[in-house]
Formats: sequence, C-alpha cells, structure tokens
Amino acid sequence: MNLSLSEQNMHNPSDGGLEDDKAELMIPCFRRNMFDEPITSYSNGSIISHLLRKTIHTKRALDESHFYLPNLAVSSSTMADSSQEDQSSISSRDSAAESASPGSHLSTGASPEEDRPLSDHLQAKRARVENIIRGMSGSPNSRLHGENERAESDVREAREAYRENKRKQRLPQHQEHHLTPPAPSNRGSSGSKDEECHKLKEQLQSMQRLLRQLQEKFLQVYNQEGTECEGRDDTGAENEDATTGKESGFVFPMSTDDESERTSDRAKGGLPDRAKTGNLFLTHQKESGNLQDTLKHELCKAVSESVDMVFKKISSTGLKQSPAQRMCPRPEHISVGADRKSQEDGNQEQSHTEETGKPRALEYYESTETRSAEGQTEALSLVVRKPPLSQLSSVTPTVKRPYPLHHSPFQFNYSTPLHDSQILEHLLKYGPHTSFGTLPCMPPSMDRASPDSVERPWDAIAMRSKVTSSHLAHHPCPSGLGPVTVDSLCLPHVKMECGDLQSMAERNSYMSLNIQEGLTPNHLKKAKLMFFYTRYPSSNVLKTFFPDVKFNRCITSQLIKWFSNFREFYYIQMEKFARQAIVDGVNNVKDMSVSRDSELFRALNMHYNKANDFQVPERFLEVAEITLQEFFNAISTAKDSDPSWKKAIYKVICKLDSDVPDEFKSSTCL
DNA sequence: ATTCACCCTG
DNA sequence: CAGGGTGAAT
Repeated sequence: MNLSLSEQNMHNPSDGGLEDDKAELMIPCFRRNMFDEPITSYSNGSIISHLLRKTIHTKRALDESHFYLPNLAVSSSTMADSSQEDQSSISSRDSAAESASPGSHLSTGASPEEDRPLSDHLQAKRARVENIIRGMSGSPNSRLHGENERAESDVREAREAYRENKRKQRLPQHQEHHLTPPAPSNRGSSGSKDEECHKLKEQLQSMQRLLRQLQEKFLQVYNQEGTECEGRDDTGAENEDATTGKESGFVFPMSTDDESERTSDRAKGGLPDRAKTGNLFLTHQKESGNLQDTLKHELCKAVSESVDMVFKKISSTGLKQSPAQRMCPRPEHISVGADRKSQEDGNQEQSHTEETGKPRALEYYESTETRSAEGQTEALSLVVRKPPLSQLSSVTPTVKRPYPLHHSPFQFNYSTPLHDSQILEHLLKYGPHTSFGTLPCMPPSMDRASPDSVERPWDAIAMRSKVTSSHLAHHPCPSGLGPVTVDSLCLPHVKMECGDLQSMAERNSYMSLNIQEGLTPNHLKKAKLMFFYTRYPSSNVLKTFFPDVKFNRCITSQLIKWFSNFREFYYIQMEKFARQAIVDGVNNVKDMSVSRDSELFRALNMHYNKANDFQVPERFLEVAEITLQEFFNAISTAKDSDPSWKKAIYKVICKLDSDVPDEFKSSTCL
C-alpha cells in the first residue's frame, strides 16, 4: 500500500496468528509515524482496541516496563537489519508485502522471525507499546530526542535502502502515497531539516495528547469500575484534568513554539472528549461493552481531529512565507510545502539532494532546460516513458502551463485529511506531478512553454484520443474547458505511471468530457472525405490539412493507419465488385464503369461519406473506375494467383491522387 | 533499427 | 477502426 505499511510488514513480520497482534501491530507503526508519517494508514478501530487493552496492561505492569526496555533497542536494530536484508534477500518478500492489502497482515507470514517464540514476540511488542506510553507520561523530550536520533538514523537507512530497492521494482507509486507524506529529507539544507524536525515534533505532540487523553478516560473508567484508584505514578494529574476539564496538569516538556496549536487542539478535540467522559462516569460496569464502543467512537474522533490539526499545522507552516515566496515557490518549497500534503511520494527528497550547492533559481531553470532537451531528443513512443524518478521534482515545473487562478493550489484545504477522491481529482486536474503549490506563479519563461515541454501532454492526449475518440461524439466538450484543462491533465504521467489511476480516470467521465484535442471524430470524418481526393496522403499533406492537430509520431501513425484502413476497404470493395462482374459474365473491361448510381459507389459513399453531405468529386469516380478495371483485368488474366498481385494495382492507383482542396485546410471546414 | 504498407483479426 | 504480425525499404 504505502511505505509505512510495507515497512510495517517488514519490520513486524511475525504478526501472524493472533487477533491481538493486529492491534498491537499498530503501535510500532504509531510510534514511527510520530517521527516521519502521519497516522493515516491504519484503522482507528484497531488502534483504539489496542489502546483500550494496553492501558489496562500499562496500569498493571507499569513498573515492569523497564524490564522490556532493551527490547526497544532490539526493535530498532531489527529495523536496520531488515533494511539491509531488504536489499538482497527480502526483495521477494518485499513485493509480497507490497501487494498485500493493509488488512492482510495475518497472511503475510513466511518470515524468518516468525519462528521466534510467540511469547517473546508478544513481549517485545508489548514492551515497545508500554515504553511509548511510559515515555509519553514521563519526559518525552529527553527520551524522544535520544531515541529520535537513533531511530531516525536507523529508519533513514532502512527507508533509503527500501526505496532504492523499490525504485528498481516499480516506479508508479503516486497513488500509494496519498495519505503518507514523504519522509523528511535528511540531506537537505539545515533549514528544511529543522522544519522537518519541527513538524515531527508537532505530530508527536499531537499523538502524545491523544494518548494522554485516552489514558485519562480509560483510567477514569477503570477507576470507576475498580475498587481503588491506584496511584498512577505517571499520570496522576490527569484524573483531575479529566474531571475538571482542565489540562493544566499537563505540561509537555517538549519545546514548542506554537502554543496556539495545543490550545486549539484542546478546544477541538479535548473538550468533547471530556464531555463524553462525564457520561462515561455514569456507565455501569456491566455496560463496559457499550463503554468501549463509546470510547472507540470518541477516540476515533480525537484521532482524526488530531490528524486534522497536524495537517493544518503543516499547511500553515508551509504558508509562513513572504507573499513573494509564496507566489514563486522554489523547487524545494514546492516539494516540501506541497508534495508533502499531496502525498505524492518521497520524491521531494531528490529535490534536496540535487545540486544543493547551486543557487535555487539557477537550479530551477537548469533542470527545466535539461528536461526540455531530453524531451526534444527523446523519440516519442506510443508508450510515453516516465522520466527517471529522481528527476520528477525538477520536471514538475516544466510540464505545466499556467493555470486559471481559481485552480490555485492553496485552495486545497489541508486541514482536512485528503481523501482518495480528492487526490484523484487533483491529479486529474493538475497532473500527478503537479505540486499543489506550483502553478499560479510560474516564471514567465515557463508560461510560454517550449514546444518540447508542451509536446508531452499532447502526446498523451493523442493517445487518449485513441481510447476515447469514439465517445467524444456523445460527450460534447463543454466550451469552457479548453486546451488548458486538457493540458492540465498531464496525461502522459497518468498513463504511464499509474495503471490504477489511469483505469480510474478512464471510468471517470471527467476525462472523456474534456479531451477534445488530438484526433476527434470530426478529424476522422474529414480524413474520410479527403480520401475522395487522396488515397495515399503524405505526412506533409496530413499535417497541412489537419492544422488543428498537434502532430507527433503517434498522431501521424494513427492518421496513416486511418488511410490504410480506408484503402483496405476501398480495395476490398473493388475486388469484390470486379469478381462479381466476372461471375456475372462481364467480358469487356469497358463494361466496368463507376457512376454515382452504381452499387460500388454507393458502398464507398456509405463508408466515407455516410451523411452524404459531401459532393464526391468526379475525379474519385474516375479513379474508382480505373481501380475496378485494374482488378477486373488482373482477375480476368488470373494474375490473382500471385500472392502479391494487388501490388501492381496499388502502384497504379497511388499515382492517381489529386490535390485536396484548400477548403480542407481549415479546421472548421466541417 | 526504424518506418511503412499490407494482411489478418476482433 | 485498431492492434498485431510480417516483410520490404530506408
């Protein structure tokens, strides 16, 4: 599914068997997400179930928890080991894990670690979880900074190795990162790194708040149910907070520069929970099932709200630039500020690693030029190749045209989690590589995009037209959605990278509604009429008479194929009527004539001029007659025994082309 | 190696 | 009408 899940599968490979494992599995993921990813890739229900159980355990076994501490280090090193293994032997498992759905943890066995005794395994996981909770109640700052560094470096290794491996295996991953922001760049500028750290801290804080609230609530209930209120060495103050509605007892040592976030988080997430908690106090012990459900529900809310806050926070930090900066984001801003939200994938990392020494503006244009040059020299193939992943972020600016202002990326509301449909919609509108924050401020030089950079979208449109052209007649294009929209689709990437996305797009009427470029049914009709004049049009003729078509190899081939098909039908009819005449006893070639009344002409006219709204030139009748006579002669003299007997006829006919009237040059002649 | 035309098929 | 296969021409 995504990196997080895949790694999750890798690093927790022994999650087979027990139902509990499924929930417990979430916690390592949860913890890791504090550092590098938002919590989006697991189900709330699982987490809540786990937390409900875990809180009890924590309470009872809290003082044991130090016993498990070493396991945390084991866990960390295990990740690193996995990452190394990843490059070699794990590849098969890797792909298996990738193909596995999030809910298929139970079936992803076949790992060496699965042989580990289950009790050990469970203990280890439990230890990790408990350590998290303990650390949350204790001094997150001290613990987190130490572990953060260690884990981050381990995770970094693992992730990079994993990515390296993954890049080789498959490039299209955009749809897999919708909800998973790219991992922080570790090699970027120190400024961006600080920014990353800051954001991670904020995420961590949110998570901590959530866990704390969870503990509060559950311990309240637990105390209510239990006979005594055990001294809660780590969260003692929380009881009061919960009952009084104040969280003053919680002071997160972690340094933060944004108190308002916490405040608003309380307002949004905390208070409703607490109101609910008040009700929970009335819940009887026998109704613990209902209580659990209620808790789950509330926790779902709290988690989602927390995620909202994190996203909102990140979004707002991304906008904390001067207006000028905002309007003209440098590439890394595009990546960091936008791609993370768009969840496209971790490519932004490359933008940091590339030519970090250069002035950004220079890098920006240089990369653009590089891409354009490549686009120029690269042969255009039917299957548009995806540019190397490492260059995607630098490509981004080149592909785009200026977009209408109402498409401003900042219109995108990041305070709410992005849903797949939103992502898809954005991808369809702006293209998968469009940073959500790029376009309204493209440099002027980008506006008048070089022919090469425009070529790619056209290529794809042409290809799309092959698929959708037959539908276009039934879906007249809204006039308001012109080439800009089509261009914005940036289909080459969609087509080549995301099979899934592409298929989704094909099912989306949005696509067929807005593609009016390339070869349309009208072009086909026009080509058919042109066939009355020329059976063998040169590519120059085609280009001359289809001025509204952006020609590339694909389009040209398609047009040539059209005329090939026309000829095919034409010659088939000729042969058929010639043979029929022979069968009918015609002996003289001169008896073979073609008039507007003849069956042959009606057949041809029906094929090329179905609407019969075009006056077929007389010359075509002559050519048709000549062709028919050629066939008649050939068949009469038994030349058709030669496998290539038709070629002589073709040779004659191809010389009979006449000029196409200039009226056909107008794209509006139809 | 590429392009094109033809042929066949669906 | 498009796609795939084939062979000739370049």
